[in-house]
Amino acid sequence: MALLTNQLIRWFRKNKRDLPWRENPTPYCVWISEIMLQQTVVNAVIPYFRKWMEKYPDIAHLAKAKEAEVLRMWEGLGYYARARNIFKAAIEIEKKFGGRMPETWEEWRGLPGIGDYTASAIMSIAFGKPYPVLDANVRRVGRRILGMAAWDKKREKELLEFLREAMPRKNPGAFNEALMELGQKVCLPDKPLCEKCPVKRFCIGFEKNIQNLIPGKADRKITKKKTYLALFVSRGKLLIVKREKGILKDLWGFPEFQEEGEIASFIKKEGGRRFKETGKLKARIHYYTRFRDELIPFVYEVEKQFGGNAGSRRWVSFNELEKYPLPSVYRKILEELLLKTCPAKI
DNA sequence: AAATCGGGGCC
DNA sequence: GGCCCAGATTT
Repeated sequence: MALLTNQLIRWFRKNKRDLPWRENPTPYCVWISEIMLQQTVVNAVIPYFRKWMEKYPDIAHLAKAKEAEVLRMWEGLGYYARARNIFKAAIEIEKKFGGRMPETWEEWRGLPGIGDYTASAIMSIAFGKPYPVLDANVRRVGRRILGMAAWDKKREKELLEFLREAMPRKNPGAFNEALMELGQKVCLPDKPLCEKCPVKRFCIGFEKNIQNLIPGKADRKITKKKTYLALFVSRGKLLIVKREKGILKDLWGFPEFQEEGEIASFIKKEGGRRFKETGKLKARIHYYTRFRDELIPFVYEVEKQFGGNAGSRRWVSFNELEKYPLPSVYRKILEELLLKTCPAKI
């Protein structure tokens, strides 16, 4: 085994954290944890992973669940397509594989929500097969070790080849996890702790003192916008609408408007008779990707529960709202409304 | 190849 | 307040 690999594995054994998905790394557990960890920091994932495993300890439990319930379990983690894809994949595993977990890279790669990274992570960590992973950590660590200030497809292939060769046949999963953990704890994006690094003597970036130039800063512009939310209340019930497409597909929310003035005409158009605006809740700044969206909620008491109870539109009581998956910023707005209207319930 | 994810931790 | 993250999918 190459010295670099040796040092890295040794460091990992000494420094690895106790994480819930490391207790029992079955294909199912590794799969769920890897999806949760996509673009999400470890500490945010831990409680969700624990709750998930209590509710869905295996694929059979998951496949029998309802999508709304799965989304509700995911509420607060973001990137909800991940939850929809896990659920779709679970159904597919039940149908196509007869409930048996896939055992090859290609089988995993073919499931919804699983790309190259996740397929390789599952194969190496849960099955001990030599597939290198390339996530943001490994990319940064690898580029620094190889001194790759520039980055393109060709260099990506070179890095993967390097990783394939450095990977120990005996424990490829530990090698992958070690690189990721090194990236999180030592080889930081900003001001890496090179003096603590177990592989600094193999690192071209450190040798040339260019480690701070990698990966370089991302430039992104923030686009600002405003969204007006209407919380229509009528006889203890609130109007919620279901998103039919887009990233929030199958999640629920409040009617949204580009202008405040659109709200009253909406009520009239829908056949709502008498109504009054009864309060403004705190505006919320909601960041996502390159947007800064100011959400401005208004509360309207309406006499009639207009619009009926169509599939994508429902009047529900505050208790029932527990069962509906909402983006977490909406949940916070709801909590504020609840606090204002019926503090006794809290 | 580039944009798009409607979260949240952490500095 | 901005950056970044155990990426995948769509355009």
